[in-house]
Amino acid sequence: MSLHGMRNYQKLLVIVAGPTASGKTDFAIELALRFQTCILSCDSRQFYREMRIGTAVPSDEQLAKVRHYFVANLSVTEYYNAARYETEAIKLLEYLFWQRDVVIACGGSGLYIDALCHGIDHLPDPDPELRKELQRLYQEHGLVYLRQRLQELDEVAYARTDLNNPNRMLRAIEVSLVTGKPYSSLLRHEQKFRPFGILKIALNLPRPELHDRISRRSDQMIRDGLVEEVIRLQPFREHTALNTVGYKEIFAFLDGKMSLDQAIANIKTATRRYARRQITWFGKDKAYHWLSPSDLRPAVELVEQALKVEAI
RNA sequence: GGUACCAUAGCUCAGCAGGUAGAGCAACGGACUGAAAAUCCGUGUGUCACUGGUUCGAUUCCAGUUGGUACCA
Repeated sequence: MSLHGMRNYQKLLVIVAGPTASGKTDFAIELALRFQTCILSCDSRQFYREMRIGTAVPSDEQLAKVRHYFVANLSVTEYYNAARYETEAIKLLEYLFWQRDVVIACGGSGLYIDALCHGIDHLPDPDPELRKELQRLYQEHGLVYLRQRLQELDEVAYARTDLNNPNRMLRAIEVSLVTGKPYSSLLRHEQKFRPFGILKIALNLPRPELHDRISRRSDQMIRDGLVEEVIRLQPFREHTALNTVGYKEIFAFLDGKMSLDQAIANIKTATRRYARRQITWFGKDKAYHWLSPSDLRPAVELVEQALKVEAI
């Protein structure tokens, strides 16, 4: 069996990943209780304390059972990214592993999990003014502008980047302008050293079952007051955090662009597609052990086995 | 019960004056190092309701059957 990144550290980080609505929250809590440890969230939307219903944050009852980190720790007005997460999470883990041998990391944000497991290159944060200005120029002149600009600043990135993807090009342009060096020359893509072993578990279900769970969970969110939550967030809708499945669609409803039923149907569709992208992302990483959310026993065994290897 | 219209992809529908079919959405596959629940790329998945008839050849024309819709009773 493959224990990615595993050496003789006697400390183990257990990743519980998988598509949205696959049952990660309950599964991670059971696992944490079994090993008397805590949970570190890797969910880029559950960070925001004002977004609880639409992001399926663990309930108060669940939060009382197991200590969670990186849940409701930010406001939607705050800027955040995967690099900051890496820095903060690694620092926190240092402290957590001082007291225990196992920590569970649970969430569906692949980029954040990667940042946690092997790091992300250290580059400057975007300058909001510059980003706004580039955004404006893009709106005015379209993709052609971004392509031209990127080609001038970084030919290597120009050759490698998807020239239909404005976000990618914007990012490369931004960094090149801020640093005065081509973006591509700053990327090292190195696997950073981690002083702990990593066991990767991903949950999934047969597609029709996953879709059914997505549908029922979306309906439940509406019953729990998603619309009211989104109304409260209206003043912040321009913030990146609100560019999220479940929120975008309710904004469209509140704007009178569609019926509530239509908005709910759109939420379900967008969630299904999100789940598919997650499955693609995690599927690329061959270190994952794929389990069903009912496979707690096999998961416990995997962890125990990994700990034995660690202890050698 | 009678008359008319309809039946094509998961859904809404186009099309073929006879040469086994295509759009949108959904779905599926993929990319992705600071917006990542974001952003972007790719792929038609089909007993053309059923049974006969005409024809070299029927999803297309004809008849019947079944199901649906509308109107008349």
